[in-house]
Amino acid sequence: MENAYKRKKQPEVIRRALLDQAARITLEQGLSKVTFQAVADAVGVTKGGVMHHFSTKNALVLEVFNDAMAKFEAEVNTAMANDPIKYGSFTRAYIDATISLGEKGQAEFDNQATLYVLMLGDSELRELWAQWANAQLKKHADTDNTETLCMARLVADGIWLSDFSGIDILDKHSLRERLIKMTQQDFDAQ
Amino acid sequence: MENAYKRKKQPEVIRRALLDQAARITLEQGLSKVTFQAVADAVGVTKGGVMHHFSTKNALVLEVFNDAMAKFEAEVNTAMANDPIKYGSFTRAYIDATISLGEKGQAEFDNQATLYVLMLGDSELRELWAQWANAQLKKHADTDNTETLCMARLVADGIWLSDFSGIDILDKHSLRERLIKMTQQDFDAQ
DNA sequence: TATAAAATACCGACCATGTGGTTTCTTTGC
DNA sequence: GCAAAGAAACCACATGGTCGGTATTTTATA
Repeated sequence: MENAYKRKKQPEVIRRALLDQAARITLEQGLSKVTFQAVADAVGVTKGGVMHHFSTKNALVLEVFNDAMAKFEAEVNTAMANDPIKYGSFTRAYIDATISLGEKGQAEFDNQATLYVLMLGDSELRELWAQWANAQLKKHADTDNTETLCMARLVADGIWLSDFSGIDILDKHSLRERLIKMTQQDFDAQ
Repeated sequence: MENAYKRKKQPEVIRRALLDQAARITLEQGLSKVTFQAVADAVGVTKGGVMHHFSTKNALVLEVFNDAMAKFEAEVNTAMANDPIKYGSFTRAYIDATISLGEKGQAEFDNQATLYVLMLGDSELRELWAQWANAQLKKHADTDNTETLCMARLVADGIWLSDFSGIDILDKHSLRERLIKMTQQDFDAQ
């Protein structure tokens, strides 16, 4: 890192790296360890460099959170777009975006974990999350408003919680299938 | 508070107050705001006084966590003792200890929230929680090991999460009743 | 039971460190 | 040449932690 000044400047790349590393530190060491210095070190830049991109710590954390929220939203929207059935499509997308099966890689899980850890530790972010979530619920009220669908989403949240804290769950795949079945149109009827 | 020295000494009372206030600050302002000074001020004691009871910040937080975990455990055990049916008794107790209906007052909710917020923000506490939870699951494996019961507990966790973050839930009471029904012996059969 | 001694509860001043933030400067890229 | 990217040297301050002191409570002893 001797020629720090001479390194080719690529602000967008640095910015991404800062967000990613800040998210990683949040997950691995908790929000209190997310300092300008720590993030700077992780990316290979100085504190001043970080502050050029995010002028305050709150701004940095907020961006990390918004980033995670945007990723989650994108994943849900993609899944919904690929779902031929309308009824319960939001819930199905939510389930698959929330719980992590082994194959999918850690990326989405980490993203979800970042989202939840941040919001649970900060009332302001919690507020943002509630707003977004409630807006989504309203938006998909016509297709995803039954109690059974609500329950399915709650189970997904519960699975994430257990998973993240390291509690053993019987069979996640079987559970997921059961959830998906719950989102099928005539579940309540029978 | 002029004659602070002369005040009657009641270490147990002070200790309790310290734990309570630390828990409150954790919930209201986040773990980072739980400083010796803040806790001291909240209780009406000096920093040195706090450090007499809890020599390090980690020790303080750990005690807050253990305290919350003990309360949770006690609540679960009480509920189980009063349940005439064995099958699913742990799950029913878990459900009622986890989700807060309006009537019950904020106490249990706050306790649960303290537990979860602390553990989600600190990997060490998370480890402790996982150990306790897994031990409980093993302990009640004979009565509470079906997938349906597991799911019921997951819903309870999900409800807490939604509740805490301020997401609207359809009808918590109806949901709770449905959960309890899920814990009845022959649910899976039908 | 009286009292000396040891232990406890708590105070208050102090210190080292890390943090968020400011400022100034150099380098790069257009 | 000029604005943006980033370095580097600062600063004020809060925080966790140390230390020596003082009042109170408990224990030991006579």
